[in-house]
Amino acid sequence: MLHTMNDQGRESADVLLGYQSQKLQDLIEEILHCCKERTSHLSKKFDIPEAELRCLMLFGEERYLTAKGIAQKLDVAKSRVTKIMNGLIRKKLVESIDDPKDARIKLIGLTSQGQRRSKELSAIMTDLHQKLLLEFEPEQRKMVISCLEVLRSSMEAVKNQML
Amino acid sequence: MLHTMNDQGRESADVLLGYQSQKLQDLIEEILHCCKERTSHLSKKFDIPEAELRCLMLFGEERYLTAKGIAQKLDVAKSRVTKIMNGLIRKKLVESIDDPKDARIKLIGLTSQGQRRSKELSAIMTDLHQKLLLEFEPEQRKMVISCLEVLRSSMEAVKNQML
DNA sequence: GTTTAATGGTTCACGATGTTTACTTTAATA
DNA sequence: TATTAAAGTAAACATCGTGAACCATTAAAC
Repeated sequence: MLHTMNDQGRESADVLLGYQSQKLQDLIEEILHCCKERTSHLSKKFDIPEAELRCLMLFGEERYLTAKGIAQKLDVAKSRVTKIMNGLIRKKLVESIDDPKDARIKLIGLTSQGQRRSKELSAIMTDLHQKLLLEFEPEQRKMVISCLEVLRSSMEAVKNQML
Repeated sequence: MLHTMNDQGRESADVLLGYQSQKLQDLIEEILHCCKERTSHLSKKFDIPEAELRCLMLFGEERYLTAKGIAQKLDVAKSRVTKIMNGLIRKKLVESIDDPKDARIKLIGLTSQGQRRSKELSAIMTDLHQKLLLEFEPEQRKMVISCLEVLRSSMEAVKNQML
């Protein structure tokens, strides 16, 4: 025999790792695809572009946001935010007032119609994720979440390690 | 006391579910964001648009693909594929020949340069996912994968249930 | 066997997402 | 006060994507 037990063990571990990483890659891709479909479905259902929907959901707690703050939360350039806001203002879902303390700043807030939309949207989202959780047994739910937590941290770690 | 024990139990279970579903939503969003960053990083590194990279990675096993097949795999309209192919052909990463059996069909294959790129890319991807797995203990890896498997099926289930 | 689908691709017009650069206005600071 | 920094906007550009009209070619129906 050419291989010692150790070599064989290491080799089969490598094969396993390769198999698992392929599986992981496929799974992540499928999950990504599913999320994309969900987003585009909601966008059509509400007849509002995805970026504007994403923006609507930022007003969870805070009454007012600034363009800069929105840009940071959405992780886009601030010029992009201007255009998104134009869309939302045209649809009367959002309105902007001048900051009384600083004339450079515009405070952006939901209109009452915007609030309705926003609540509607977040209700759908939490409902959706609850249904997702209910597909698991109660004991499994904690596990799923901790799994994803580790996965997320690992992804961050690997990302930083990549640069 | 207003509530019986059962009511209290049910209520606290609901609270837990609400908390968990919020957590799940956040986690998925963060993971999504991480993946998006990764994709855009690779696109810049290779100096190839994301859609073209995605296309390059389709040539895993098969020697030739058709525009229609690519459209299905990428889940885009076929007119989109034409444009992606134009980009890849201009970069000499791909070339198309006429199907000898059916003059309507163009067979699309990687050039040798395209093969290099494609292999390079998939090497990076598997390396990345292996690193991801290595962040877990060996016993945990199976668990992560099965977790994601259930998650994916659940997402499909919930999606279908939504329409 | 000619007419009639259906199929595979391309093109064009459009809209959405996003970046970069340059430019205003206003605020802070040296 | 003159300069610099910050917030927002506007214009030019690139990418991603769809839908409809269109051309060839092949397959099906009569």
